[in-house]
Amino acid sequence: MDKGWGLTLASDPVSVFSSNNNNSPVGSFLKIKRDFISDHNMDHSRNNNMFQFPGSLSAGQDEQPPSAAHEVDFFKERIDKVGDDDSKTTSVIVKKENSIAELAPRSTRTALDVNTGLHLLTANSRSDQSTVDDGVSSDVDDKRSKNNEKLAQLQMELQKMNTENQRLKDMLGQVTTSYSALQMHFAALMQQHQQQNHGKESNKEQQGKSSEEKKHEDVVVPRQFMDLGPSAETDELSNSSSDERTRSGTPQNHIEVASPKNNGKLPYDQENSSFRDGKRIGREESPESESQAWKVQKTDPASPANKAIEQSTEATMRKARVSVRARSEAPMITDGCQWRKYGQKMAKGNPCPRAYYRCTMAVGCPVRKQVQRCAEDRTILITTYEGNHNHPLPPAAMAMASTTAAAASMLLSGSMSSADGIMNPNLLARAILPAGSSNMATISASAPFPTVTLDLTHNPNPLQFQRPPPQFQVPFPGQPQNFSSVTTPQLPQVFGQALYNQSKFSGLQLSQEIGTPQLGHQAQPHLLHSGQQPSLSQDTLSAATAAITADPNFTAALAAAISSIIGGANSNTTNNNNNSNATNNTSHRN
DNA sequence: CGACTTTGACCAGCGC
DNA sequence: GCGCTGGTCAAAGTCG
Repeated sequence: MDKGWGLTLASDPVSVFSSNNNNSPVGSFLKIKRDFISDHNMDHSRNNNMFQFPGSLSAGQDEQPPSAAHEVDFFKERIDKVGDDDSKTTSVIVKKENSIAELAPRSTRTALDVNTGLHLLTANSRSDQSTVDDGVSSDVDDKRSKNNEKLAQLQMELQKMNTENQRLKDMLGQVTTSYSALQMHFAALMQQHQQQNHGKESNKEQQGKSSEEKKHEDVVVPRQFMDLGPSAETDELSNSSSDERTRSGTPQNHIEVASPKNNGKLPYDQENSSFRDGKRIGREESPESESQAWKVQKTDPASPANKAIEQSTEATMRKARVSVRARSEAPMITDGCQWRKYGQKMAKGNPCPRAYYRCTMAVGCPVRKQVQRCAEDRTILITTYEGNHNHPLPPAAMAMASTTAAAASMLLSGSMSSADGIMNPNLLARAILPAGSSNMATISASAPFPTVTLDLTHNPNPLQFQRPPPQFQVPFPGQPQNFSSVTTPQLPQVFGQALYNQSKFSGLQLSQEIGTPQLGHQAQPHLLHSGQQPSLSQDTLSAATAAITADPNFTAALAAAISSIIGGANSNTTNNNNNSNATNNTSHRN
């Protein structure tokens, strides 16, 4: 029964989404899910004799609309099958019940079918019982026990399917949420794009443009569409085969969109001008761990443009870093991802060793992090994230990623703007963290890598840190948390909402300021929630502040979450900076 | 037995 | 060129 729900839910959104946007990653995700479900059913039918499903779930005898039909047909046909089998030997009543079920209004079919199925078996046993009453042989007993077995198995399967359905429902909920977020983001981007074009055209008319600005604009336009490509957010939702989508889709978009506009010049310019340490980049590209994902993406491996994009993206992703300082007795922050330690070094000026971790959730994921205790105060754990996930994330990490998307884009816009000399980078600090805590975030541009440091050791309520948690946990749905009883259900929402509102702002900034073909491959997806006007909701900010001050664990979790995402956006920031450097250098050379 | 950690070796960048 | 340092590799060890 519940499996039917899963099927229904999984199939309907597909059609809806697909009709809205054939290229929607969500749509493809759902397709994948549907396939998965189908496969899953097939497995059931293969493995369980009790479930000899019809060849196709949708190939019912009576053609029914997708909605709820699967559920009904699913069992009806199965029951029919059982009924047919049984009817060959015994029951007439069974057929009668089936026919009743078929005649029943569609709206009441669900319950009817299920009950019918169960009655079907009871009817059999009842009829058997009547024969037993007549004093018939052990054959009948065998039959009855067989039927009982069948019934028990059926019930077990029902239970299984209940569980499965619940899981699918959850998955669908996530997909739906992300889809609407994507839609909103898309709308916002389109709107922004139009406004931007309009503004720039008027600017052109008024004062004309430098060639550099024109270049900038050239890139901005395609980038917005790249935002719509396969996103990490949707990838994160899809736990299956989304890597392939990401690899095959986004880089192509980059090429297709960027190359014509720049006549293939931009990638070369970037390659030649934006990397002061080209040697290092070359090294970074070669290791299999980082380049695998990108290698697969190549449509034309020999293309220098592809290579350039590849290199630049990788390099910049590796350069940008987000550092989180938080008090913790735990050796590492639990941020929803899987990490594998690949090294440990004694760093200069710190008696505590620095541990190097690599994301192991996907082969070739470039994300790495360093964990080190503060030399001055060893209760402070410094976690530095670097790179961008190129794979789906588990629900916990996914929720974290989506809810911290705003922070990422905040970093992006703030840093980027500061690079452009337009906006004070402190805006980022103010934006990432709720009101009154802007002193917690700092951006370091002087470091070898652009680094954002979130200092969460200055907790608004430091006393609460006297009982540090055994290990930081990022509180998200799908990851049971031991939060304070009052705020537990609300926290993720508050958190997400606050960042959501912030992201509205940052997403638009993003579209305005940056022009990088590479952008949008991975961190863009995090900008899902950008939707409407760039205004921060004071209420949600206050709510987030309240939530954070209410629970220090949440503060730490926030730090971990933000840093995980910022790693990606920060990469884009660097990307952007590099691009602007590339533009500048190009203009200098020219 | 596979996944993960440890740890010494290696490499690259940088300053002198 | 040399040494220092940060970062990574990979073989060996450990664990479940």
